[in-house]
Amino acid sequence: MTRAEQRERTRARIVEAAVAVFAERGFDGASTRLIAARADTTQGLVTYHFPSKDELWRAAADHVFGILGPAFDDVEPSGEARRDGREVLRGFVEANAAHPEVFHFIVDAGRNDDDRMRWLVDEHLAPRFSQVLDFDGSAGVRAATTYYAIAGASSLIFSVAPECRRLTGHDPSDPAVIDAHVELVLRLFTRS
Amino acid sequence: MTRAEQRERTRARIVEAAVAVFAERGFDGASTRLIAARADTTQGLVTYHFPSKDELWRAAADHVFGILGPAFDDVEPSGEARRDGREVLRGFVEANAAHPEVFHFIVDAGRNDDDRMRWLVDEHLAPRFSQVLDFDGSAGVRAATTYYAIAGASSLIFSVAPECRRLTGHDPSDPAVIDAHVELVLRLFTRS
DNA sequence: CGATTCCCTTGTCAAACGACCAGTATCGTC
DNA sequence: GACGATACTGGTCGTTTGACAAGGGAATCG
Repeated sequence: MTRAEQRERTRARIVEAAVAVFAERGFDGASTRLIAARADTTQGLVTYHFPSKDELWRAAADHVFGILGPAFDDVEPSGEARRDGREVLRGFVEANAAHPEVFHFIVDAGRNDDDRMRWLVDEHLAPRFSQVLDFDGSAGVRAATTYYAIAGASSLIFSVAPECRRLTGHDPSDPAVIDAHVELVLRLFTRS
Repeated sequence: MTRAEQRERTRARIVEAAVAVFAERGFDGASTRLIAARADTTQGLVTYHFPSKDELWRAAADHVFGILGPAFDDVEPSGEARRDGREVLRGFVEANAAHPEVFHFIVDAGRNDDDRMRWLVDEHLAPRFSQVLDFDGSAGVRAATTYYAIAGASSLIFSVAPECRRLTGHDPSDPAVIDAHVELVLRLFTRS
């Protein structure tokens, strides 16, 4: 195995472990040693590839948004669907079901006015949100409220899966539950 | 000031600080020293009144659910409003706007299958959720998905207020934004 | 083929953590 | 008014944290 291959493979393993642990425990609760253990390496190697915990967090955020990005891109709060709004919305909900980590990154970073929040907004959220804004650049209140209503309604159930199982007896990873939630969100946010 | 008064006053100050810090930083990120500083006391006093961090967290959770409880109680996902469903839903959204901490407690605890999640479900969530279940006790998938759709759509924008401000330019604590979100949620979840 | 780069391991550092405890001063009780 | 209970202070304990540094050993290059 070549040098570059080895490097990329190891970094990818660490980033994937970081995504999982950051989503489970939040930034402060995720120790670099736990991430290393999850990636089957040592803590020293983590700080070798990612000199600081913040840098590792940003790499993890890049990774999850890279996965969910395509589904996120074409959500259309304004109502006039660019293409088939129903299909786009369905894809968005299903992507949230498959990758609930994104929601955790957004909620964890978004609640504090710090560098991580600003970085996440500027780097990942703003570019995509700006697509759904009016052309004059002024984001109407309606666009904002609709955006967060869609995001919250689509993601929450998958992001608190353990709680949902205990509270309702249903498993959000069950395809039947996913389908039901997709249909509900579609019914809510599309003029039937 | 009497002994009991002093005790209750101090405990209340600590609990309120704990609610704020737990909501901001999550369980792991909230240090007892920061909570103490926020409550204008010392760390020793915190561990005197609350022997363990878990116990303090539970006291903080009791406090926030005590505040939001009444509004939470009568949300009616099933559709047939027990009383005026629109007014109940409006109160629920406004309560979330006034106390976004509740959502953070739910999301932080609900994502892991640990003791805190189980305690929160059994102590606060299940009693209230059971009110909205069918009488035979079997929670339909529809009830579960509707419950989480309402909770997510109602709360997210207020829980990531700093992010919303930077992303959309609108402040979720602005009464106009709150009103707009209330109207949106009402339009979504009530058969107009 | 020798020299060098660099991925990785191991061990260590100060700082911060939750928990604990002895001591103090004030309130309540008899 | 003396004595016991208790809210509170200050300091310390072992552990865990993120960051760092020295060394090894295999891939890369001249």
